[in-house]
Amino acid sequence: MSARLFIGKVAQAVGLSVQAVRYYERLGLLPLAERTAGGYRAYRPEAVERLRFIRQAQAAGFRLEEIREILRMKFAGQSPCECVRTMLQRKLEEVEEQMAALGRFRKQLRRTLQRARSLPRLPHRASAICPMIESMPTVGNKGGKKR
Amino acid sequence: MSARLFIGKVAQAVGLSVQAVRYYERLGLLPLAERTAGGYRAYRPEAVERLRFIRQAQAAGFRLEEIREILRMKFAGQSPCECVRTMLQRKLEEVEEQMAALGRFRKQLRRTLQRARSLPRLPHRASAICPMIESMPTVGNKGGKKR
DNA sequence: CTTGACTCTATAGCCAGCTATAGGGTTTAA
DNA sequence: TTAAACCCTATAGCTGGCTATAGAGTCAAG
Repeated sequence: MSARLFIGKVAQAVGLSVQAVRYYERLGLLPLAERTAGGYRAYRPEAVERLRFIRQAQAAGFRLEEIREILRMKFAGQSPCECVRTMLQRKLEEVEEQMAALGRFRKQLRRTLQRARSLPRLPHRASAICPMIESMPTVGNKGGKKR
Repeated sequence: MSARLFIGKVAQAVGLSVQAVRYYERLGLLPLAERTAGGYRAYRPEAVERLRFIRQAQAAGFRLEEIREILRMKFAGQSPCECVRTMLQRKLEEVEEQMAALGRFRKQLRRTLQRARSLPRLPHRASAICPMIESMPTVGNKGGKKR
């Protein structure tokens, strides 16, 4: 008994694509499922729980790699909670930073748009390509990547 | 006369890598440079201005494809300003949206962390993997991607 | 003329989280 | 026993903005 589910059912139950489920398995987020004689993955219902957890954690802003770590801890018999708390805290800080950066960027866009009204309309043969953009201060690479 | 610059100098002058400059050329952001007999790109000093403009526009939140459009307009003899204004406006709206989404996410993280203090410390053999995460409402995919 | 710094093209790889495709095999109800 | 619906692996592609590598050629100073 203990009905086994094929991957399609499992995926459907959590709202993922079949490929996504296989992808998670490849990344080590799911334990290797048993297989039928024909090679089909045969999941126990708990797999659905696990996938739901993954979705939750993603929604909480964790990347798949982080989620794998959390799951590994659990699997190793540790309670991941303390660690998760720390991670959530860090995540919160990141969000704060992002918001601050976005806020700065917004301010700049607003000012540029403001100024646009008082700028020369179309100085067609002016040397500038677009004074609106050219008058913006260069912010240090908004994407936050290294350079 | 009218000193020509090789790509290394140009790149250095704007703080880009040589490959990035070539990449921009491939994308159509830079006009094809003249070449020496040996095949080296020989840039006029204006190229530096152009690259600086690209950097500015990037800092303003434009993607390279959008910048190419702006430059194409200029090249076609139109003043891109009106269009740029519209684009900046839209960019501003996008930023507002992103900020709102981040704000919602932050609120959730805070509440989760709050609740964490009143949650069972380490119910080691509990069925849950991590109640902290599991108690979070599933937000509709913060990344904003389709699914 | 040598040497070292520079440049060329073409191609592959990175990040993250998948999706899409090709070319097959399995399951299960009718 | 067929046929639809499902599954398998492996590989390539997507997004955007690059970086890295290989293997070869060029430039300019001494």
